[in-house]
Formats: sequence, C-alpha cells, structure tokens
Amino acid sequence: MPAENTQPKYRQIADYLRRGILDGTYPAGQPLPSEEALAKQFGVTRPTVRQGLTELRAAGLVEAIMGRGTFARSPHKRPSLTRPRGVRRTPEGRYVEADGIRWTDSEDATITRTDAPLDLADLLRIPPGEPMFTYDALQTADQGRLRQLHRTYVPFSVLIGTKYETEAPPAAPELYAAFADMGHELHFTEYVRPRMPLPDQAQALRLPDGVPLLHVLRLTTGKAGKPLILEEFQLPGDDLELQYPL
Amino acid sequence: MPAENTQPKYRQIADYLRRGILDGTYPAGQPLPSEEALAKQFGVTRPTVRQGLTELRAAGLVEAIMGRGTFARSPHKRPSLTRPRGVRRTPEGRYVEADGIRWTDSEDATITRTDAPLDLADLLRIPPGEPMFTYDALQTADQGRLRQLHRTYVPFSVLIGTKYETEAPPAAPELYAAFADMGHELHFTEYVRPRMPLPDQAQALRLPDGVPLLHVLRLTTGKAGKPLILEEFQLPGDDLELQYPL
DNA sequence: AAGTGGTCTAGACCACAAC
DNA sequence: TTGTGGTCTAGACCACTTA
Repeated sequence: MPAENTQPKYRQIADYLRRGILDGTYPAGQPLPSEEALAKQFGVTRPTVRQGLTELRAAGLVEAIMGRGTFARSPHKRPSLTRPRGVRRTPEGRYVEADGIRWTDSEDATITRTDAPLDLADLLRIPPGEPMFTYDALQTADQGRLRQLHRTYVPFSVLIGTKYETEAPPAAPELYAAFADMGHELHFTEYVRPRMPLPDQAQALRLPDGVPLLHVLRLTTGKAGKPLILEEFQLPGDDLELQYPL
Repeated sequence: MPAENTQPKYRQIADYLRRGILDGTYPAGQPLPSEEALAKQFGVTRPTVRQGLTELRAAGLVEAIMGRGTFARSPHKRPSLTRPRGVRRTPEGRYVEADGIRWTDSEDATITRTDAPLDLADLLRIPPGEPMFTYDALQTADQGRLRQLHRTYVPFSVLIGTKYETEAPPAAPELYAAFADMGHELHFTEYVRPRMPLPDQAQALRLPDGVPLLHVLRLTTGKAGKPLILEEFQLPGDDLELQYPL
C-alpha cells in the first residue's frame, strides 16, 4: 500500500504552484493560471483554489491584481538596494548616513509628546512614563520610490540644562550635531528585527501582501554611555537589505 | 449622508479583533471568541469569520490551535533575546561569536558540492557556476529552544594551494582559524533582510503562521579584501533581535 | 463583452482537545 | 459528549481590467 497523500487539496495546489514559482515554470511577474482554470485542473471548486492562493500570498510568493490575474513574485532573489548602515561626521560637523540617501519628510510629519512605554524606557534608561519629544514622519527619496517610516524620541530629561529646555529640539539626524556641540562623543547601536506590518504601515510603505518589514531601533549614546536619542525605522522588506561591518 | 462603511465584512471583523489585541482587550496568550460566536455576533457565516481570522494569522497577530481555540499573540513587544553580532578571536587563536551561544548541529547536517548561483558568485567575486563546498545544518542551542539554519559556502578556487585541496575543509567558524593560520587577516560583513519562510523552513524553525525570518549573509574576506567564505543564517523572527554597533 | 479576482452564503463533514 | 478549528462544496453576485 503506497503512502497515501493526506495533504488537503488546497495545500496540494499551493505546493504545486510554489514548486512552479521556485523552479522557474512561473517566472517573477508572469501570471499563474486563472482560479477557474486551476479549479478545473484539480477538480475542485474555486474557494478551494483560493485557499491555496491565499497561502502563497501570505508567503509573498504571489500577488493578485484585481481584474488582471495572479502573478508570481521572487522574494528570494538578492534585493536591488543594499544600504550600508552607519553615521559619518563631515568636516563641517554635520552628520550624514553612510548610504548617502537624502530623505524628504512627508507633509504630515508630526511632533508630539509621548510618555515612554516600558520597552523604550528600558533602552533609554529612564523611568517608564517619562515624557519624550516624538517626531514621526513618512520619509521618501528617489521620487517616492524609496520609503521609510522614521520616528525620533528624545526624553525631556536629557534636554534639561540645554537651550532645548524652552524650544523644541530638531529631529535626528540634525539632533546629533546638537548633542555633539554640547561636548558629547556619540555612539550608535542598532537593534534589528523583522515583523509583519500593520495595515496602515503596509499602506504607507506600499507593501504587497506577504512582505515583512524591518524594524530597526537606533540608540544614540553620549558621554559615559548615557542614552540620548532613540530612533525607530520601519523599512520595506521586499527589495532592500542592510549592510553591517562586524 | 454619513460616509458609509465600504469595508468588506471580513475586514471589519479583522479590524475589530486587531484593535482588541493591540489595546489589550485580548492579551497575548488569551483566547478570542470562537468562530461560531463571532459569526453570530457579526451576523455572518463562519467562512466569513474565518477569512478575517486568516488575515490576522498571516499578520502574526493570532495563532489558531486545533480543537482549543484562537489565541492572541504580541508580535510587537521587544524580543526576549538580543544577539550582539560579531566575531572575536581568543588568545588561543580560535574564533567565537560575540553572543557566546554554543550551537549544536542537527544529525542530518550535510556537506555537498554546489555550483555558485549568480547572486552568491557576485558576492564571492567568482564566476557563476564555479563549484563550492557547502555545509548545511539545522543548529540548536539551549535544549532546542534556540534554532537557526546555517550554511557555509567555500569556493574550491580559494582552497587551491592549501591543504584543503585534497581534504574537505571544516565549516565556519572553525574555517576562520584555518584561513587566519594561512596569514589572512579576516574581516566580516553582514547583509540582513527579512522574508517569509518556506514551509520546510517554518517547520525546521518551528515558526507559527505570520512570523517572518531574518535572512543574514555573512561574507568573510582576507588579504586584500579577497572574499573567502560566505555564510547564510536563517533566524526565527518572532522573539529575537540582532544588535550591531555602528 | 469577456475574463479576472473579491465577497459571501448555507450548509456538510472531519479531526482534535477537553471534560 | 461537547466545543473547537479544518476542509470542502456549489453556487451567487460584484468590481475591476482589457479589448
């Protein structure tokens, strides 16, 4: 008696299509057979086919376009953009990103006051609930083809005794120079993890289904390792890699 | 005339549950209402409820457990493990990871010969199709609670003129010491990107639905920046972050 | 107009877990 | 035994794209 196939039908369909995508039968950008055609081919109804396609969409292997068809993607190829991570100081005392990208804030960038949640307070070594200046912006570059969400947190407490006690400080990276001018020697540490986007993040970054994002926290420390600034980057995960020297 | 809600029903259900998860109505680990209950509550049929839940599962916000229920997750909290990335050389000339984790290869670790695909050949600066030693292992640590997939590539060409011309070289990180003993001063660069796992990767790393993985390429270079070794790490994305100094 | 994917119904039966 | 999620059918109608 041969080992019978106990896989559900929708998974057999998903497996078949996944093999086809990975082995080049359905190259990236090319359409898969229509749902109707697959239903007939596998002898099932359309909802069953759709269940299989839903699985592939969640895996980022396929993108459905309304009225046109379902198209293969290739989420495993090297991304077209490599961003070296780092901060350089120019001779004039300005700070620039190592990747040289010039970001533009969207119109609806906001500055607010936030009370530090537990995990951020932990990194900034401040008591939870302590107030922080918070800058929030959708940033774009290269005619909107590059996008990232950027947030800057500065605890009120680190601004005490500076000119920013009475006037709002700038966001990073301008804020770097401000602290450097106060005599701090800056160090930067990044914490990287992947995550699936929330619907609003997916929309802002124009992420198709099944594309994760990179969540990066950058902690800036000054004299005696004192935490000064925390930044949060949300980067699209589909065509981008970060480069770090060890 | 008020702005009518044009959202499909399954999305209204997903939105309702997502809000509940994010605002603490359904804390991580706690069950959501049953599909039947949600269907009655929203006046829809079970398949419609399931469509909404499928969306939340793909986003990692929820985990369904057969026969028991559907449970909230919290993919946005800081992970419990921070792994500082780096390689240190001990006084005895061995190389160890900066995070100090001691990995054990699974039983089915393999050594094979691979012809370099285009993107890897590009990083190693060898012609595409050139043969490479390839080590492949599922690694575990901490009684199997930590898992990663690790692969080491060494082009045949960089082994010419060494004792490994006739004998198989070790995998990284032992291979580091071998090259260092040959007079190479080693430098390491990592390339990081997120991706959804394939089914076999999800199974090996025990990833629930909706959890991305971190794909890390580590390139080791020696004298005159010559690429020597390429490693590939696939790390679970649900409870782990990587730490890099800038 | 024809073809595509998107939404939804109203069921059925199954596999699994807990009591 | 009961309640849970998992699979599947056989349709219907809609929205969108292309020709």
